[in-house]
Amino acid sequence: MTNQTGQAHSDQRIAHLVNHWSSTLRAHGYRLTPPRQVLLTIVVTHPGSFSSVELLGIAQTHYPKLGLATIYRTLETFEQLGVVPRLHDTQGCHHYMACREAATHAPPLLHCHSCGRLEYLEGASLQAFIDYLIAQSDYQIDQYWLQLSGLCRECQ
Amino acid sequence: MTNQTGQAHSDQRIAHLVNHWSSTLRAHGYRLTPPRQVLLTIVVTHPGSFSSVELLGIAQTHYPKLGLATIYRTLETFEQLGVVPRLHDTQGCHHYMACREAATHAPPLLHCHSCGRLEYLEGASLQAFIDYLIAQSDYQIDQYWLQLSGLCRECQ
DNA sequence: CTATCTGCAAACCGTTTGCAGCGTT
DNA sequence: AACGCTGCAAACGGTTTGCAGATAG
Repeated sequence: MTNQTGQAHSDQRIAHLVNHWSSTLRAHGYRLTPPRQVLLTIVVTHPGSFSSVELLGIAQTHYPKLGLATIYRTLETFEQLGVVPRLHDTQGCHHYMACREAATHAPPLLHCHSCGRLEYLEGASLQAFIDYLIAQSDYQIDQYWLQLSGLCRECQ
Repeated sequence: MTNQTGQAHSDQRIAHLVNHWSSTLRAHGYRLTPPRQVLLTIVVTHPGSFSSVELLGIAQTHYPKLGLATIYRTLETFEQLGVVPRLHDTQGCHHYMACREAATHAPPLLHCHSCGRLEYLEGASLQAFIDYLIAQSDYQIDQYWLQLSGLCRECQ
C-alpha cells in the first residue's frame, strides 16, 4: 500500500502534513527553526515508534549538532500540539512515539514488537465499547489507554 | 462495602491472602523474612495504587531500617509470583502497583486519580470484546493493556 | 533588534548493582 | 552451618535544567 503505486502520493501526503503542522506551530507562536523542521519531518515520515535516543540518531544524520535536550523540548511541544502521541504515558513514563494526523487524545494503538509498526485502532464499535465501559463503571473517566502488542502480519 | 459490616470479614480476608502468598513464596523457594512479611501485608492491605517510594514510607513505619533496594527487589519477585501487577509497565516504565488475588496477566484496570483506588474490570463482555479486536486485527497479539483513569464514585 | 530557541554540561531522580554482614531454614 | 536476603552506598540511564550565545521574525 505504500511502495508500489503510492510513492508520489506518499510524498505529497508527507509534505502536506509537514505544512499543516508548521502552520500550527506558527499559529501558536512557535518559531520554525531548523531543528524543529528536521524533527517534524522525521516524525511525520517515520513509519514506526521510536525513543528519544533513536530520534536523536536519525536527526543527527540531517543536523549533526542537534542535542538530546532539544529532542525532549521539541517532543514536548509536539505532544502538546497533537503532532505526536506518547506510548504508555502519564506520571513518569516516557519512551516511544509516533506520528498522527490530528489528535486530541491518544487513541487505541496496535504495536508490533518486531518492526515497531504502530497503527491506530479506530471504528465505531471500539468507541462504543469504551463508552459502554465508562457508563458501566461508576467512575467519571477522563482518560483511557488501550494498547495491544504483538506481531503484525508481515512479522509473523 | 468495606467498612460497615465488613471489618471482621476484611481482616479474615487479608489474613487469608497473606497466608496464601506466604505459602506461594515458600513453595517457590523464597525465604519468609521480616521485610517480605511487612511488604506483603502492606501490599495486600493497601486499597489503592502506590509508588516504590510511597511503599517505602509505609513500610518504614513498621520496619524502619528497610531500604529502597529491598522494595525494588521484593516488588520484582512479588510481580513474578502474581502478588502485584505493575501499572503502565513494559520497556522502561515503572511506578504504581496494587494487589490482587491471583493473576497471570494484568487485567484491565480502573484507576482513580484522587484516592488512588484501583479496581479490576472483569466480565465476559470485556474479554469478548478484546478477543474480537484481536481477531479483527491481523496482528498476533500477545499482550494488551487497558487502563481507564478518572474519579471513582466517592471522589467525584 | 528582541525574545525565543539552541547546544552544552551539569544536575536530577528513579532504579539497579556490588558487596559484606545477617538471619532463615 | 550455609546460603539467601538485606542494607548501604555507589553506579546508572533517561530526562530536565541553567546558562550564554545564536537566530527567526
